[in-house]
Amino acid sequence: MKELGCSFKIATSAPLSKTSKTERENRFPFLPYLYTMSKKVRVRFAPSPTGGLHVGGMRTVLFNYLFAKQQGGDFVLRIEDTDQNRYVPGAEEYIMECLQWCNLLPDESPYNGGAYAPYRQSERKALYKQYAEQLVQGGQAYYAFDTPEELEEMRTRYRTADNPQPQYNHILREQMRNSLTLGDDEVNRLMGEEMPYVIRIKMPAGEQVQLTDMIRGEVHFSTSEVDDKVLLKADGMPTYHLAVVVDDYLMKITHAFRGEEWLPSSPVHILLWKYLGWEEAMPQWAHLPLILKPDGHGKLSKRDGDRLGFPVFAMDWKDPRTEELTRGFKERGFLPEAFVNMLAMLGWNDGTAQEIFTIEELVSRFSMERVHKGGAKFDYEKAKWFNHEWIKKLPVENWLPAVKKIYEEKGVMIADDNKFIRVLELIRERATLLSDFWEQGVFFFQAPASIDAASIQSKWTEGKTAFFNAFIALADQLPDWSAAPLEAAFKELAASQNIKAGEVLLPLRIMLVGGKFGPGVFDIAAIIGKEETAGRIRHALQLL
RNA sequence: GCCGCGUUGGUCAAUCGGCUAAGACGCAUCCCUUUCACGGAUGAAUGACGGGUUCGACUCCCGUACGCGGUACCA
Repeated sequence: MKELGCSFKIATSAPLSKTSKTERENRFPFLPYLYTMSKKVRVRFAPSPTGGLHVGGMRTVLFNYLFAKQQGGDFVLRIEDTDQNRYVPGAEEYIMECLQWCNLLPDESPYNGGAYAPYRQSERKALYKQYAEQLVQGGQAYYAFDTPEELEEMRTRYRTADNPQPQYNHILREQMRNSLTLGDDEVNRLMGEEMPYVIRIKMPAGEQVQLTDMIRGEVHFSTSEVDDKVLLKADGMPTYHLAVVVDDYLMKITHAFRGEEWLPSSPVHILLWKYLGWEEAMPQWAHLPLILKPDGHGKLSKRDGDRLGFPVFAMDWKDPRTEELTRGFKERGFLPEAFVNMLAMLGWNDGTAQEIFTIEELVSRFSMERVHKGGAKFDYEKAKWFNHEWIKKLPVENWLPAVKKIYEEKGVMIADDNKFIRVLELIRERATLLSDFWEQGVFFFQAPASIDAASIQSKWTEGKTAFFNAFIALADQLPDWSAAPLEAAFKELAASQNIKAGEVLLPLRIMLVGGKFGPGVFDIAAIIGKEETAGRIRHALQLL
């Protein structure tokens, strides 16, 4: 217990923002040591299963994972499904699939279990009430019987220009129907009648709550500004506020990372840790900056992706109610390595110019202290650049299956893996997304559906027709069907016929590929083979 | 409205009080390449504003402006 208190003192005593960076970096190398001396690091990702997992959520996963692995700790996945109205079937499995795709798997989860199971809050329902009751007994919470209509009535009644959103707070609770205003007899009567009620936290007036955030340093709140949040709902389920605190405590979470949108309600959580008598065990907080829309302002949302034409979810998400399909990074042709790398750079860097990081590098270099305070606008162009870099970096074998799948889904079966690898190696630097391998590579496996004849027709001559016929004949005699001798033969023939190579090179490309793109023509000819090359030339000659 | 958090090129960003302000994406021009890419070179483009503190401020402090978040029996 002693070293535990000690570690917290060191970690929280001096506000990070008030210390110099030198001081900070001198201090932090010791933290891993302290963590292991005091207790095992345990972090959690705690999503609500309400739909697709967007970039912001995935980044929270990543930062949790990196921190846990770096500190030799545990990464827990906890499903926060306390709102039955918002529960979406399939969303939970989908979250797991996203983590699996990125290879950021939790050590404990509803799927692989763990010492602190269950990991689904709906399955822990019975746990929470006792803590809420404990607070009522201690005078830090109270029963409230106000119906939704009464709450609405209160909000309209007290709404003014200066106070557009009246809160159920230390002032207004005096006007409401709760165990603070009603008296014991009335409360007992209502309880006896099974009148629905909630338990609200009794926020003190005029106290200061201080929070040490690993990213932001000291943050202060006045309790007068915070309303009496509902802790336990009328259906017996806890709200987020109660559930996070109870579960983080029960699951021995040491570091709680979440989006910045939670900062304003953190005083509620801190007070809860204190009121429940668990202050010593309170995790260290880090509120991650938001990921913003590329244009305009505000949090990045699914809608922005639809509007601007880029994915926002990690993987394809099909809403079971509307049947609406939202495309994900995976299906758009992203490599998980690139996606993870891109995510890491959204709000963090290691202080050097390095931008391409493997997961191992991220695990060793990551530090919460270097996470930015300000939000970052999402840039899809940059995201694609990361993917391009990873396509160039990773061995072909690594992503070959994914590309093969694209081909086979489009009806082109790959019989010869060696040929496929040769092709992929040849065109990889032309691909930004895995899906680009289709346009850049189909012509190796089937003749182009249409050829850009317009580009060569105007300058076409009888002499060129003769040249290509001669080339077919000549090529047929070639002992070595590979790029270099082919090129030599082609150029020699052109010279002998007084044709500039440049005048027939583009036509050859268009005959073989269909358009003005792709790798070297002779490399293409070498791969598709003698018969196919001759066939495509003859076919094109007929069209001309 | 109130509370909280932010603010370096179009975007992501480095900067530990010495700045002639890195690097990347994107953009432009050029080289390489008889295609398209890759690669290479070059260029345009940045400290919100006002006060302090200091020999010196992008950096520290205070205001202002702007942006974002929160203000639910949603998370």
